[in-house]
Amino acid sequence: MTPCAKKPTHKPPGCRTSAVRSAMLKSLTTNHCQTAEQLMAGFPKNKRPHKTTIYREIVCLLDNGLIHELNFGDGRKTYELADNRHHHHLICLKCGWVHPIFMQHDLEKDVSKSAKKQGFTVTKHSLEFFGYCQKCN
Amino acid sequence: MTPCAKKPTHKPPGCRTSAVRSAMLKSLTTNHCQTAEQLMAGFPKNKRPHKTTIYREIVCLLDNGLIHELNFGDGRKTYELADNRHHHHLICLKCGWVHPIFMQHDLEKDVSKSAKKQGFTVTKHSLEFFGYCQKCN
DNA sequence: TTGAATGCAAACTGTTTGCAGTATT
DNA sequence: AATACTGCAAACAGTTTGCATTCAA
Repeated sequence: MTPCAKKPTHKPPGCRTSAVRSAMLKSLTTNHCQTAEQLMAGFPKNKRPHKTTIYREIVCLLDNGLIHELNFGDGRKTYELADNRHHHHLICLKCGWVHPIFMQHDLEKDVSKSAKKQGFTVTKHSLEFFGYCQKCN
Repeated sequence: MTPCAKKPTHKPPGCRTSAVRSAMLKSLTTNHCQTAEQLMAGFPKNKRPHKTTIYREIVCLLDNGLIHELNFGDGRKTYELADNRHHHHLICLKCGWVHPIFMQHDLEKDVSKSAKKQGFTVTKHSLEFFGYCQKCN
């Protein structure tokens, strides 16, 4: 990982090869979207890091732009790898399964125009679909 | 308000004319979307109810289907009057201003079809637009 | 008079901060 | 050796629960 551009004597925060950090990123590669709790549970019991570390790593990864924070309406924050491909999600209301979906649309363009008339500038949007996954159906 | 169908000796929870309840509903009529904190702040200081009461009323109003819970990605839960007209929101990232918008689209229909192929049943969706309002622009 | 509504204290969950010890560069 | 990383304890914010009191019907 090379999120930092500067080159001081020592690597700045967020740039070392730390076991927890690598494991979290790897975990997010496997499971697209995870909460802090899920990220923690991803570690084997005997080498599970402290929750403080998990939270701190999340902040660090967010700061370095490696992950994004999402929120699916029930209040729990979830995290996914930063990915420049714009996408949305299918979210299971029962088990919390999350799946990215890609679709073409001009939603933002349409709304931006009318919003602008009210003096509102649209900078981004979120579009999430809720329902029940294959297992929970 | 008549959310209850039964007719016991006494009115069941959520059906009495309580000062706090009425005031909260009235407040939501004026300000479309509010958090628990905002609902509390809506009361004049000298007759502000206890936070416990606010939270309990929110649960009660949700149970009786009088309000809906929303979540705008920053973790804070907001509430709006239940309204059967499907709509979305413009949300100011700076001051938290929220404004409902109505638009025609077939988003759900399109996605439902492809999701169904993966065994996922879409039951609802959320679509929110973020940016900066007139004041914060 | 009954039971819903309210206030207060305390518990609880998720998250953050301070500080000291450990590990990477 | 310098300092990022980690763990632990404690603080913190938002929310919920238990219990006693007040109020609407």
